[in-house]
Amino acid sequence: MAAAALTSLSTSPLLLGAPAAAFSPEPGLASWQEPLVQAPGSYSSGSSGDWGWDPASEQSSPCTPSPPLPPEAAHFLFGEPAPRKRKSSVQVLFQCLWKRCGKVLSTASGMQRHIRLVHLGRQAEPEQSDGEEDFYYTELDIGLDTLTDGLSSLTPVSPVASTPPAFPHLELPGLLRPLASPPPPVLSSARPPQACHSDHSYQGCLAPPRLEPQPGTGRACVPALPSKLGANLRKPRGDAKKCRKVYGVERRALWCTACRWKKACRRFLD
DNA sequence: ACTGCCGGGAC
DNA sequence: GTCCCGGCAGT
Repeated sequence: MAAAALTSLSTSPLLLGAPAAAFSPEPGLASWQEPLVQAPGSYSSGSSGDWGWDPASEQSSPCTPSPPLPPEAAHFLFGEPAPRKRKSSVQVLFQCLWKRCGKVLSTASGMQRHIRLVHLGRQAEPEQSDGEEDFYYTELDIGLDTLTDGLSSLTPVSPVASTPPAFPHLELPGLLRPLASPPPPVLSSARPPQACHSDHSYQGCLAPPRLEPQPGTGRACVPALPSKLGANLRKPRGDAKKCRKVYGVERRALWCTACRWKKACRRFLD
């Protein structure tokens, strides 16, 4: 289905008609990506050593090539899976999702060539392409679409206005692949670095690195639940005010000894 | 970010 | 035993 969408996209005269020349990136469009990029080390709270998981081996994780997607991409992916009927005032751009690239071109073929040459290190031979480039760029609508996106939920009669304005940020691998559905089972040596998060959301990228990709399914990143059984042994936090709350950090001398020692408060029991 | 407190180290 | 703190988990 997504392949059909891709096919119809790539054969669209709108996309093939324009020359594959390199356009200079829109100055205002390259800025959205930076806040989305995870700062390195922002998740390094020491939990990475759990289960012997080595962050360095993450690079071999099969879910790695999913670059962080902008909200526009999620909107494109989830809201309207089929090729969208274009308004005349809307210009379609293609943005490279490679980390810290963000290059914007006006044609899909140009973007594919950019990704092949710059990121995948291949020669510009579209005939030999396996389509992997499709996973590294997304389609952007600029113009009235962008300007009215925030208001779309206010138009009750719009047939496509039922798109959720804020889709949950599910980073299910394979679902966030722009413009195509099955991810490439075998990836080249070049891949976008650090596309997976390692926070507590257990969104699949924490699967053990030895998990092999399942050929054909593209769903190698099965969400792996943590096996921290001791976590539910922790008793729920009581709602009584403790010494810290009552006296404040400034008057720490008034705390009970347990609170001073960061133990369970014995003055204000639950 | 703040809070409660477990687990564990230093003495 | 006392004292302290790293770090986790809940809010």
